[in-house]
Amino acid sequence: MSEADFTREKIIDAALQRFRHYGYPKTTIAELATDCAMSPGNIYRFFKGKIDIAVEICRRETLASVEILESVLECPHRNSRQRLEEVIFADLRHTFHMLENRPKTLELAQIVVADRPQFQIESLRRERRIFQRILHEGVASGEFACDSVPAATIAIHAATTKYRYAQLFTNQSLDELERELAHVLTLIMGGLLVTKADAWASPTPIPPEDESLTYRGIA
Amino acid sequence: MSEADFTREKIIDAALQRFRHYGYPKTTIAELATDCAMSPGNIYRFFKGKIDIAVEICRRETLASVEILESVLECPHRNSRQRLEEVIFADLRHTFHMLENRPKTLELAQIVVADRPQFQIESLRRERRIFQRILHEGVASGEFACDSVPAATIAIHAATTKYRYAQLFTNQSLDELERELAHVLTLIMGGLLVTKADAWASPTPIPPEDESLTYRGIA
DNA sequence: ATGCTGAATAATTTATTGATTGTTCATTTT
DNA sequence: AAAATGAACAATCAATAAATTATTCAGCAT
Repeated sequence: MSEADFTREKIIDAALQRFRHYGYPKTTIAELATDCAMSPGNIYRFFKGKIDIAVEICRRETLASVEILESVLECPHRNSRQRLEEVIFADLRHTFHMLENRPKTLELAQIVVADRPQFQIESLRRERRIFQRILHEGVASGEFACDSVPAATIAIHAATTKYRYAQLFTNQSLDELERELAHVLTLIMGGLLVTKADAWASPTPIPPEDESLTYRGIA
Repeated sequence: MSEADFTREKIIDAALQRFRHYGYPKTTIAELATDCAMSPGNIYRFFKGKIDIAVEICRRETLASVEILESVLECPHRNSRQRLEEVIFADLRHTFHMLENRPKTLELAQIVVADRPQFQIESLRRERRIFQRILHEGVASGEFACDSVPAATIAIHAATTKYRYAQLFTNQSLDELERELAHVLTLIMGGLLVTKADAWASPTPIPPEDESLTYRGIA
């Protein structure tokens, strides 16, 4: 890592701490500069503006989220249905805990999205790509059947909208949301599985939360 | 209608006009009083406070919305599936047009919900009741199959969350949203219909917008 | 009594000012 | 030359004052 890269990291790290504790608006460039033992002006050799620091932090956050979901994929599973369901459950839990334990992260994301609408679009696209991969596998293995994998991906993603940042829509508990999501997934699976009987035969298990993977120390 | 009721209506009517044109915050009780040729104080004999006028207007708005959806039910339809799909499409279109043509209505609803969270819960419940009625019919006629009608109702309602006040989530066009919703409904129907083949056999028709029913003069 | 008024008051909103902050860039340091 | 500075400037925010508004209620009219 070059000297410049190292300095950049130092700035990001300082911003991360401050944004978390005090929030984006209450953090000043002068403070970040002090934290990094440099002048305010020098920050601008590494970032075009204050908002760009936030963008970079959020970008990393979403990449980390995608990685968490991908790590769920790597676990041994019986079939594509399970993969899909567990990824969606993981998504619900991850965003739920995020909002519960790190409200500043949401604030930051909202500030970034307000200025860079494209950011949200790309984050959602990255998430959908995971869904799409599972669907492809499921179709290839003959477990799923659908006209068009991209269309089905979009449909599943849309139908589970409520379970991303659920607290923005409702004040249901995580438990309630999980039970509800299980029903939604059962419905969806009916439209996806080759044999309809399967949808009811192997009822959606609500997988136990795997604390080793994700939220250790956050709560 | 009693004299008092008539006066109450006059106030609501004046508020309706003003809220639409200038919005809730920019409308003063004094203005409403002038519109109704009465003193500000007299308004308070009919409403406990300014917010209560807004609540009443929103309550009527949601009742009207429910009636629109119910009128869709009264049209001749081939089956329960069609009923359900057309109601959900009507919902999407109704809320979409609302946000497009009457942004102040959304503002008003948000103000009301901020003060009376219960209001939203009850509005959603009323909407779900329509879904539930269709599901009951479908199950009775042997067209639908599901463990629990209430659970399936909640699941369908949740899966179509994105299509109520869609502009709050995305800036997709109504056309795009309708195409997407069609896919979502196909998926859902797979989980609902007795014969899975049916889900693909009779593809979801995107019903033509029935302008005679709903939006005349709003656009 | 009952219905209503309108001035008084408390609460909220808006306008204003001053202070703070983001950003730039001529200058200095390395 | 490259890296960094910090004073200067414009944009934004916070605090306060001024104005407006929601709400009440003692009293007037019917």
